[in-house]
Amino acid sequence: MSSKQPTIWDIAIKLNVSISTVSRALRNAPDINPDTKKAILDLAHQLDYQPNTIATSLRKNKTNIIGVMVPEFVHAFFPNVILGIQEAANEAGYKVMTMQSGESLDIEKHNLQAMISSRVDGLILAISRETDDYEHIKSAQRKGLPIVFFNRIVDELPGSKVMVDDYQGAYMAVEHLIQTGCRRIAHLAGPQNLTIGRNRLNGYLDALKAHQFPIDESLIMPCNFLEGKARIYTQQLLDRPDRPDALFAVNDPAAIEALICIQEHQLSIPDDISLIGFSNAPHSAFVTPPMTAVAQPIHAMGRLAAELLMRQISEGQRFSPETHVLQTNLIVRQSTRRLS
Amino acid sequence: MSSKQPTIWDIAIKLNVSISTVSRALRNAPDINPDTKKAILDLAHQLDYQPNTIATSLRKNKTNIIGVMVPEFVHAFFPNVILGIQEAANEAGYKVMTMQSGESLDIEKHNLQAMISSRVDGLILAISRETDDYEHIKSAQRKGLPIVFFNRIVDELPGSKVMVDDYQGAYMAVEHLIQTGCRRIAHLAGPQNLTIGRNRLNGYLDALKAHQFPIDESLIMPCNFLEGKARIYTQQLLDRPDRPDALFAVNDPAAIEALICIQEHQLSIPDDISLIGFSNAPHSAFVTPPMTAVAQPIHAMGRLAAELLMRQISEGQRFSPETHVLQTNLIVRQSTRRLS
DNA sequence: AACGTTACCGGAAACGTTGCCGGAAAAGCA
DNA sequence: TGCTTTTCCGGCAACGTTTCCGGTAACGTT
Repeated sequence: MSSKQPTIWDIAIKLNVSISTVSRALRNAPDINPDTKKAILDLAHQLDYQPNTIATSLRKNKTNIIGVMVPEFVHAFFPNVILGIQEAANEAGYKVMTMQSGESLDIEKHNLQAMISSRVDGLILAISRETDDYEHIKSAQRKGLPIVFFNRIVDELPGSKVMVDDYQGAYMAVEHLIQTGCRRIAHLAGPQNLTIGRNRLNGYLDALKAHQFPIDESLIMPCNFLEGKARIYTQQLLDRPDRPDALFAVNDPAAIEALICIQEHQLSIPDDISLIGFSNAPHSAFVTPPMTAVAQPIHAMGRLAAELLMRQISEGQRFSPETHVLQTNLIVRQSTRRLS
Repeated sequence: MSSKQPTIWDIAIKLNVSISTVSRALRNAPDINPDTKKAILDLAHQLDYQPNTIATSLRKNKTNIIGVMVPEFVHAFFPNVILGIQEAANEAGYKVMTMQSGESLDIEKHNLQAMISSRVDGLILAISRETDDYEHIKSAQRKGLPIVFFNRIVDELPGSKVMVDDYQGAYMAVEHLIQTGCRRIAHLAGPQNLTIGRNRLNGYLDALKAHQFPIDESLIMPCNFLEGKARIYTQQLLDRPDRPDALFAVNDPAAIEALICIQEHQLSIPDDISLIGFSNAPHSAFVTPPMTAVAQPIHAMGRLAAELLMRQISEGQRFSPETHVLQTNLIVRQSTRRLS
């Protein structure tokens, strides 16, 4: 900013009072004459005074900024979570600083440093796909940085966690496939170092077992959130003589890749192959055919994460981490067959 | 943050040098002995020292933060622009603080104040749908806040602008509809106070005129970026005896609403009605049928806006605002008929 | 009339940096 | 040897706030 903004000093000079008095007026403290207070507030308004939050942050050692770091920004899931975060944060007087790791551990480390350097009051974090070393995170926590994890959770890290019941969601999805007559159900799986990947796989496995279906390891494809992998593996599955009659995808991007691949093979959904996704976004409703999916309360996840973090910030040491597991529900659309 | 981070003070004490010296070492300035510099850097690394950017910002009167305010966050367009912004900004050592106006003028004003209070070095702004008074923006500019506008542009505001050639894009879209045999082309229009709305309408009108098509005012529906309006107006259009055989939508959300509405009426796209959108997102490819759309260089818009802003920040008064118009291109998919 | 209360206000330090200015020691030059 | 220059470093003010600690004047109480 080129021209200088007015400060409490300018106001003090003009009104012939001390800066202490101005400060008191501005954050309506006691010990001040209503008249002088009014004069100060009037002048402040007239000068369009905006407090310098940088100075306040330095003095109070609190920025009122919460950091958010997510792996990426292009698919609808994370922006929608951030929406919820921003809502809750803004209501409580916090601002939000967002960064992406780009699914890269190095960038994640670098961004974390930047966040600490910016003295964010706390951090909401979904770790990157390739993060398998947590020292940078632990180190930040040791310094006293409150962190709330969501979506991408690892058990060994302390801190509050917000997740959905991935196991239950996957179980429901696979059970629905079974009930609509599918016999060979493949899984486009996520990374196994993340609970999200493991739990969805386990839900898949247990649903099969519960219905006395054999487990075929070769139907479990390690897509691991890698772009393009789902397409390649779907291709492989479709080319097999014993090709599956259903696909359960670990998330929406994978499901959409599969969908495109299936359509390119001129196969019909759901008649030849049923497809079910774990929904990251409302727009799974708009593909063709509209996709059956496990829906997550995305917006609520964001709000909850922000609320947990802000509680931890204000309660400090008294706060003990909480893990919240939100429920999913199955939205049946037209990429799976009708219940007979 | 509960426990205190190490400061240059701690380092100075331990090494028995002054804070000035530490400061010099840390921002590798001249006038320092290589040995002492190394000792300082080593200790800094060992203590995991992170500079307090708050203090630096206060001292240097520069935050290295650029603010971004957009109307909303849920559709893919703005997140993708922000992606480009963040890329360019991070490369140049800037952090990004994002806010949404929620298409509300009041929130826009409030957020702008918060941005100024946070002393962002500059702002990238897409104004809200209902912003028809620009005093808050002008006032910020008068204070010396560099602002780059994108997507939602108004002529009367000074400052750099990044936009696409809306007129040309709309013209191409409508011409394509004409060439594929459509006779009655309706337009789901945007707000006329924004150039984006006006230019797309004008492109539509001029394309019709150029092909000697009559202008039917009743085919121009003022959806104005309002959620749900496109659906209602499409409904009205479809119920008319002289229903149109093509729809040109001002943006993707409107196009998708129209698409759903058309499908609910059991009409075929593109046989009964052609549909073409102004693309905000790659996922217009995934709807059914894949949508023909005017594509914008979304990512490049973000990068360009950020680069313009950063140039303005560093050049200060010497900088004179630039307006950049990026080209669109028509992506023909299956929501319009084949060229005969 | 002397004292204690209350109501209001100013001074000054502190938050963690940066950057100017000046000074001491070491090095170069005659 | 005596001088100037260079090299390196410390002191200190400043950025805009908040907050503690006192102080003054007016008021009320006996």
